[in-house]
Amino acid sequence: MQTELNTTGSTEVITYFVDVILPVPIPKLFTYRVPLAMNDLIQVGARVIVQFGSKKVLTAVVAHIHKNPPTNYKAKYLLELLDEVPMVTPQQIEMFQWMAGYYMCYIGEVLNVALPSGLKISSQSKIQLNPNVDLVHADLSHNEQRLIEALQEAQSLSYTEASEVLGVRNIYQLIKSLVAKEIVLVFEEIRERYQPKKLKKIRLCKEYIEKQTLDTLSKSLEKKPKQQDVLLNYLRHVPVYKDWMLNEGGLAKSAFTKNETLSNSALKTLTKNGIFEEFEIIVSRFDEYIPDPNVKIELSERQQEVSGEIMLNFEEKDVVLLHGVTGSGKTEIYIDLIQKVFESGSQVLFLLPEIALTTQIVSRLKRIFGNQMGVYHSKFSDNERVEVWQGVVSGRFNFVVGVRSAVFLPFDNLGLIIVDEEHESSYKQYDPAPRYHARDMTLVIARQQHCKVLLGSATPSTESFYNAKMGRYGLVQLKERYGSARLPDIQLVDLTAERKKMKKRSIRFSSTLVQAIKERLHVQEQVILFQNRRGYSPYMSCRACAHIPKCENCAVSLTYHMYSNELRCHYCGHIEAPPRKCPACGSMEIATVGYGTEKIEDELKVMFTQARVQRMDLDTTRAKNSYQQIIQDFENQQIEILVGTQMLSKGLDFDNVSLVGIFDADRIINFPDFRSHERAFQIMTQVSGRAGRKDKPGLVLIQTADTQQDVLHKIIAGDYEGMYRKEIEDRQYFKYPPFTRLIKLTTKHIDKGASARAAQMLADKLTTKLGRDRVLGPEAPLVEKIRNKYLKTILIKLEREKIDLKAVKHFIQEQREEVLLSKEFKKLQIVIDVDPI
DNA sequence: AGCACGCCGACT
DNA sequence: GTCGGCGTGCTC
Repeated sequence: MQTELNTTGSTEVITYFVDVILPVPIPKLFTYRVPLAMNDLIQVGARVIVQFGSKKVLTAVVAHIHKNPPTNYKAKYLLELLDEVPMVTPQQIEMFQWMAGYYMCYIGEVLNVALPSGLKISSQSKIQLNPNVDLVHADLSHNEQRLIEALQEAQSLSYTEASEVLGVRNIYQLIKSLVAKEIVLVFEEIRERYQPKKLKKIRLCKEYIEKQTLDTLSKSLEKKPKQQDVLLNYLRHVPVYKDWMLNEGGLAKSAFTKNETLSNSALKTLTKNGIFEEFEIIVSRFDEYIPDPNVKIELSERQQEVSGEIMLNFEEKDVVLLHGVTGSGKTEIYIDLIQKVFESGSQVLFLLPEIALTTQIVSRLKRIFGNQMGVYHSKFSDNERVEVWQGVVSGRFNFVVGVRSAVFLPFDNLGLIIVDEEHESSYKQYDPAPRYHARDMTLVIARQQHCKVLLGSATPSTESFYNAKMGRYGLVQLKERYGSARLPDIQLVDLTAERKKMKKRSIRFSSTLVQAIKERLHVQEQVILFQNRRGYSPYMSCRACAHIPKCENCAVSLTYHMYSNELRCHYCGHIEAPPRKCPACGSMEIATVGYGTEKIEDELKVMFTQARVQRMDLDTTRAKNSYQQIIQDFENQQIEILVGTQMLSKGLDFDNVSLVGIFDADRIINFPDFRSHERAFQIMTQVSGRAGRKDKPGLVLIQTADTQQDVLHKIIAGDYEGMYRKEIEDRQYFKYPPFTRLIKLTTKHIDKGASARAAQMLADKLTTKLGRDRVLGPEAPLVEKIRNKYLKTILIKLEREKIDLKAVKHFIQEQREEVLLSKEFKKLQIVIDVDPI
């Protein structure tokens, strides 16, 4: 914003106001007054610090700058301007607004999720004891006494901490009274979260950098061998003799402290005597990485063709769906396209699902793009995320590989967005709001920035494939595997038949599977076993009375985890010890029922004592590098059998895997949800794709109790389009996406009846205007109670045509507000999920 | 979401 | 009377 000139040419003092987005769930912007000193510096997208309410201090983002003073209140001043170069682009602000509207949430919630927390500063009210106060003569209540004791222990406490310590809900009165007595002081603690990484360095003080003075210095140290050592070592690394300018950059201090032959105390003395000086520089958290010029991407003829086809499609369509079977070499095509766009000077965003990102593909891209590429991922620390964000602003990173949340990065010149595994449900955020779908957001961003989007998948979502079929997206297909690799041979193993033959009630390891594993181990090939359920067994059950231990907060059975000997709730994280006798009838016979990855692993170890078995699921990959480690061990063939959940299916290429076993296909297929067949096809096809790379044909064994299942035969035949046709028929008949849009409303309340009544009331209100056909429910979800709250869901189905979506959303929001305001439902929550998965 | 204010019942 | 609980309304 420039200082404006009036007609006479003299500068006029203009007062500006800004509307800012605050990271709070309030449906509006707030207007602040710009201090004159900031007039020339304030810009849309800059972060500012403002006081909000009587004491809170928050980071906000400038959305508009104008000259209209508010009419019915007095605007507060901005306290501080954090960015001279805005951290948020004007286009992003537009995008935030769009998102809040589409996903029916507040813009503050969008901001909250968009910015890495390191870019948000906020204050917290804290209390501490007044040091100049005489406690002995104070007249104190019991709770006041307790709070003071707590403060003597802890120095300072936040309000919430204080209320937790005392177990008192309403802490404000108590604090207020103590403040009045001047025993306690309230202060605001501001947390600046982002810390640049600093490197301690040393260099010679200026007086010594000339050859002459350096010689004198060297001589004077002759009697002090340790110090001379340090000096000589420094000069070896930094040849000041040759070029005194080199001294400026100095040498990392750690070079001395790590080297055991050099004396640290000698360096200290030299520093004390003013010969060396210490200084700090801010360094990047990301290693310098020079691209390896020897890494060339060689496209096969077919891949080149496909790459060309995609480019051709982009001439007419903004979005292209690349449907390429697993192992068809989509990655090379991506890299080729990225290089082309990258060289043209535009930015590129490459999205991958969460779990795929930590692996092979990133290191491969690194070898090609080096440190021009940023990586944005949830396992990175917040500081690292801030640096990627800043890197995008500064132009350091014109290419970012990232997960879902990377769609929030401040790009302003995107040329291409690639969404790999576009069908992946992890692109949809569930909690907290905004409940956005990153793949869908890329389409919005593309429209804004006039860039192209490439969606890639071996098993596209029905929605995307439909869009391609209807001509909205370009469609490019790649049906052969890369090189000599062949599609795996997929076979069904009939569990029902085997059960009858073996006269057993249930079977997990069919003899066919066991035999196949044996054979592979014998020829030193590797095996992957897929069980989409972690833990040891999904529940425990009393043999005498059939009692099942349930979570005390949620309406689900507790999963038994053997390695930690715990019963765990997978919904709220509650943990308890497994009972030794039945809490209902006292029987000592409590059995684990059903299989999770842990139990599979366990049984494998018993069956194949020679084999090295490793499990890969959420529980074994929590640490930052554990995932990487397991993959590496498997690649290096230090593991023969890898058992795991869905995690196994993404973005991994192994050369020596010749057998994949799939447990519990029936559970995946029969999951009560309209997407279950599509999902079953996707998961099993993806997992099957792990078998038989390079020139080894792979075998996939799917164990099922129902060998007649249509989906299974589509999987065997690799008939994606067959699956799609059946699916799209069903979707049309039952009015599901892509023929309709869905909005899911969930009521949550500690009281079961209240939740149900609120849901009913909401459904009734919605039905009045939307009609019976468009409002489904209320219904109890699969898990009726989570974290002590009872849930009911309502599903709204809106046809795609002739519906004013904005108006309908507005109406829904209104009805929601009305229900929330009614006296009956005090602590009710109503969660809105647009395009639920 | 916080946080303040104000009303009301339950105790010293 | 006042302490603590809770409902209501505002935040530029």
